[in-house]
Amino acid sequence: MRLEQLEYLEMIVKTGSFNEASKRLFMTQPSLSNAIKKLEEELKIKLLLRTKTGVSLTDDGREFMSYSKQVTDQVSLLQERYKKHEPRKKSFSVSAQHYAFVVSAFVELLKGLDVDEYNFTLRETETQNIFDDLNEFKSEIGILYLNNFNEKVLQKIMKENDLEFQPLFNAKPHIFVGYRNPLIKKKSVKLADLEDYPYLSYEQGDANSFFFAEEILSTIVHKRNIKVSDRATIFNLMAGVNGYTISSGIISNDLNDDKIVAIPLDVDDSMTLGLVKHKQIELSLTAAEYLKILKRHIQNYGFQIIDENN
Amino acid sequence: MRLEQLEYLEMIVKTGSFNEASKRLFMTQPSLSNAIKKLEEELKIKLLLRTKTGVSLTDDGREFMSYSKQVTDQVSLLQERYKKHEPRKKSFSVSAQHYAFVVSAFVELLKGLDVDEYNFTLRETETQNIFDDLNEFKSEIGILYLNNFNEKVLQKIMKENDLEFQPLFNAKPHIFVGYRNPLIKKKSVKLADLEDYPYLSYEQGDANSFFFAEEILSTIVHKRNIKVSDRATIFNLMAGVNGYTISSGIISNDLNDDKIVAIPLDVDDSMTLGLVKHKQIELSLTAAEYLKILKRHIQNYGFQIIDENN
DNA sequence: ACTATGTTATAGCTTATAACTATAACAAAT
DNA sequence: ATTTGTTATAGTTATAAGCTATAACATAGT
Repeated sequence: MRLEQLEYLEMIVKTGSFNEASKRLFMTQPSLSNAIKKLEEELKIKLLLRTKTGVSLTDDGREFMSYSKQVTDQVSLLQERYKKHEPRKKSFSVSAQHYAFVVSAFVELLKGLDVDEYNFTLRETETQNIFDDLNEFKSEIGILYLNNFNEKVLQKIMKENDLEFQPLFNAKPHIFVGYRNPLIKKKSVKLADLEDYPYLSYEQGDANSFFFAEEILSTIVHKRNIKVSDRATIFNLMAGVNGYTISSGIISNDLNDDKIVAIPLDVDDSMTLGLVKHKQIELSLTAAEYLKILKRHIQNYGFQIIDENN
Repeated sequence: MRLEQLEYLEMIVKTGSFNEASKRLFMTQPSLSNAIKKLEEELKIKLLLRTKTGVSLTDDGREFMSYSKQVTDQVSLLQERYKKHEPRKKSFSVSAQHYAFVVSAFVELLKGLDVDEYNFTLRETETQNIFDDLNEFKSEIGILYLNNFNEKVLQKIMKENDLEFQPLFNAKPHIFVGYRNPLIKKKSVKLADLEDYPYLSYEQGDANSFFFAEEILSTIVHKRNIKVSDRATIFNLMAGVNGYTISSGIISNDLNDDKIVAIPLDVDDSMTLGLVKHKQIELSLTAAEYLKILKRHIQNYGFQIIDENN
């Protein structure tokens, strides 16, 4: 199958005639007939109904057009981008779970930029989307955690997609609660202490993707569950309904007005936060710079960077 | 640009080597080198950084990959569909504004089907999406209204996209209110009568697409506006807040439990409801069947079909 | 230092095939 | 009947994708 064949077909459908289409495509009618014939032979379906007065789409052809249009639309987008030879803007994208250090490092990276035109994207999203973004080359790196429970599944997904995980640091699970929550008096909390409070978690796109749950220990059954998709909302709910969430113990005071408190969770599990990237592709200079900043921010929070070079 | 070149590039990026990629693609390394060279020349950008120990993506290459992936993913979807030569399921799709007769005719069409496998879709959506669905061949026909105000703009859009409008019937605007609304005592209402009630309308995807407003007379300024995206919601709001909406005067009692009342609106404007389709493409048998049913349903509501064959 | 093995690039040839010209076969309108 | 419109087929030509052989260089191991 060639892109030309798809364009030819679309022109024929648009004009309702091989003859007219061939003129508009600046080619001869027999060439066009042949091109479509080849396409039909390859697909083993009849796309067009030829009569002596013109052509019309078959039902198969109608269905094929819906696929074809998707392809040609994407191609024109690409062509559009590269026919004007504009110099490329500096660009960089990260997809990450919701962590304060990811955001603060991103902000510092932006502040240090010396160019006045750029395309930078920070996608705070669900775990599955992180893998999708990497696969589609929409993001260069991803940031997420592995623990004993999700490791096997996520490693398998990464292997299948030529992705690799580079550990950054180990963190002990904490719970986050509003500053008025009775639990803040405790030095650490046990799972049993949490029973009577609503459990706040991030909405996962696909309900059955159990293993993608962003919060550690998410297999534990909670009495009351509240799912949201926005970080600001989760903070509101901590104050509003005395809810709690479980995460890595990293939270930025700047962003949260001192109204959110982290308390160590007393369980026998730890999480490894790290970076996901394409195995064979080296990091861009911008990505390497971001990683450097990220590591410094992590250390500022008092965590020890796992460095493979040592 | 050829699809092969995109696939080659992806394999090279995946393996990090021309040599290894050529093996996996069952071709020789010089051929592969040449294919990529040609691609780079065509795009006038350098995609890959060649060293004596392998290759890596340039920043331009990274950006290109995000476009390329979109294309190749769509292509694999297409290949996937046509490599197994399954017989096609009977399929048909309509995109329409929110009208009861569209739904009831669709239901009748489904009931009359003799096959047990099919793909049928009814997309009740905003005006812009109707055009998009037709353009992408996701729907075969669209149903919407024209009036004096939106006609020029919509006709222009249709012309640009090789679409045509076939009028079905003329309708006078009505308002719809809940059965407890004080206005139901009137035989007809004037715009002034409506001032004190909230105006309910359908959310339009793009806020600035003023001309796509689904309701007739939507240019008039209403004191209180409520926008929703779901028809069930609009019916709830009619009862709950005594709101009203403006439409064609067609509503199915079966679907709405007699709790919604239509009242003629006393204005000097009328709307023409009709069908939008690709100009050059004939309707499938299923679409023609649907159209026949649709016309009968419209007549059952007491409207006169505009038939171009007379 | 030399060899073996890895990398990508270049030159020239072969071959596949897309598009061409000329013509056929048919339909509808004048 | 003739003209003008369809699409399809046969045979030729020209473009270019892929091939083989080889060059140019880098790295690792004797």
